[in-house]
Amino acid sequence: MNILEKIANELDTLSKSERKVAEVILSSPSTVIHSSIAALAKQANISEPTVNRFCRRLDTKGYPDFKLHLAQSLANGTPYVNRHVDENDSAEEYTDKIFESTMASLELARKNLDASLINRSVDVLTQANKISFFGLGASAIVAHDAQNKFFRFNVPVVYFDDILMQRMSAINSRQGDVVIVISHTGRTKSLVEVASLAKENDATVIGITTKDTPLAKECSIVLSVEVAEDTDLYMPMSSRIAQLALVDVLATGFTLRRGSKFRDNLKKVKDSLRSSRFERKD
Amino acid sequence: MNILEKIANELDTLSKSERKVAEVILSSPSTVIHSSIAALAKQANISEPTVNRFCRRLDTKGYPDFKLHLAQSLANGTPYVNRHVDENDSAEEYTDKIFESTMASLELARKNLDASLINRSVDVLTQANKISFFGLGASAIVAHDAQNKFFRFNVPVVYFDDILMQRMSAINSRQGDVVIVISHTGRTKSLVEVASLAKENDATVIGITTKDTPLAKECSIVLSVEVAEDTDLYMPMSSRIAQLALVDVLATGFTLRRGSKFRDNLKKVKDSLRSSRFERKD
DNA sequence: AACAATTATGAAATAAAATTTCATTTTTTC
DNA sequence: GAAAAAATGAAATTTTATTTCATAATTGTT
Repeated sequence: MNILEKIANELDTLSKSERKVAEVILSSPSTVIHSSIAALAKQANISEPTVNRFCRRLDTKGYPDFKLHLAQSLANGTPYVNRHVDENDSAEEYTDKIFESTMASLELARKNLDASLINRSVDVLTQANKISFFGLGASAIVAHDAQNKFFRFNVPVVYFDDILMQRMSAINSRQGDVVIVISHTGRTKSLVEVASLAKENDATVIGITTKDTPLAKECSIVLSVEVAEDTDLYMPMSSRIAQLALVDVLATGFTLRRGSKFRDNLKKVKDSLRSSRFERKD
Repeated sequence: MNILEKIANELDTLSKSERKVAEVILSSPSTVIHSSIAALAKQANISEPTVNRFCRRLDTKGYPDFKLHLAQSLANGTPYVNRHVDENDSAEEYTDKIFESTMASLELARKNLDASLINRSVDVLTQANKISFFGLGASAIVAHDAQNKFFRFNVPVVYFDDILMQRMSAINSRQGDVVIVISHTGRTKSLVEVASLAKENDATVIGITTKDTPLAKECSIVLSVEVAEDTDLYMPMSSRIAQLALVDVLATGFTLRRGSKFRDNLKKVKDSLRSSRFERKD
């Protein structure tokens, strides 16, 4: 956790003198990482032991260790922590903010992914007779992308972003089929029904969604993609990017599992696209 | 600059003993930030002054200062430097690698984006009579996503992932129309032709592609998305994620430019989706 | 309000860590 | 292969951080 936030949070747990230290640090953290304990004590008008006690209260080993933590927090720029787009942002500002929050989502999603579930999903996928990807709205793009990827593997794969087609396809599914339902909210009624139908018809249902949601309940395997709440109006659905990365992971796992012969084949597909392109001159 | 890279770069400028220090540091940097100069010296089987000299050679003030730099480099992940998926990777390993390289691509793309071009693109988009997004293969997903986003803004927007439809649409374009062509390679013949047709018919052509490519040459504005070469067979096309983030940026810029009344409207669209969802219980 | 108990604080002492100095060793150059 | 240059580490010094302990401030109790 970012130590600057931690200082800000614990500000009221601190004693009067310690708070002085905290204030000096918060007001110019980048100066502090180049100050000795004596310099900081003087700046805050308190004694050196107080600085030391302050550091320990923040669960660091001492002053040098505290500086290390501080340096790390500063290295991250500030990014992560919700940097929402503001009405008066310049192009440069909102560009940076969007890229940063997208990266933050990926980081969060990665931390919360369960590798063993990925493994099980890959197991199931490699043994599937047919793979279907279903999503609506923003998640339709993810399903579309997934189809694109798995299509190259030369396995029967379909994707639908239409409720009726999804239903029909779900009803016709059978044992050995894998249905992957994608929804950020996990609360889209029609998709929950589709998942339920697929399940009733003995398909294995994998959900790329948020855990503990109606949709998650219908799934055999839930690959939960944690993303910070997008309370912000301007905030783009970064959940979909985390979902796409997850699809990449599944596709990669699939390729690895299928072994080297299979991968040669994949290379051929790649090469076959060459003729549709202009040559490179380098 | 990242001090770990710097150490790696200057490895051959260093003396024999200093190189020993460098090797110990590179092999487990995270241990070093918690070691004293004495501990590190012992680990590398050299004396403390040597460590000190090593630090100064890297343009730091001394050992503590060096540790600060090191801590900052570590805070930024370490990931970056090409971590390709390997045949024998566990699910956890390839998951981490994919997420990390995706984030690295985003970081790289962000650094290379030109905010003034974003600004001009947003200018053009806000004044467009009609917006078309064209992409093929993996880039079709990006075009699809873009349509989804801009559709909510209640502007005339279409997307095609079919060559014929793209051609027809391009031929029918006129002054005031904006065509956004998306291609990672910038060398897909049919898309270059489509861009050229659109241009001939007075549409403004914005390219989300790599600069200095045949496609880039046909565009009025090139939003170049730099991504590390994906030399790796397993490497997923992280370019498309950078492209998606860029679409987010354009959409955000669009929203901001259109002013507050417009944003109220956007919120209504969001709310209108509510009835199609299961209620939250929290 | 007066007192005891608790907590906070800093001066001084101590300990730890980093740096400098300088003599010795190793390497390079001619 | 000798002289010069560079590299290295032992020991001394300096700087920095931490601990100890006495004092001061605060809090709670009657």
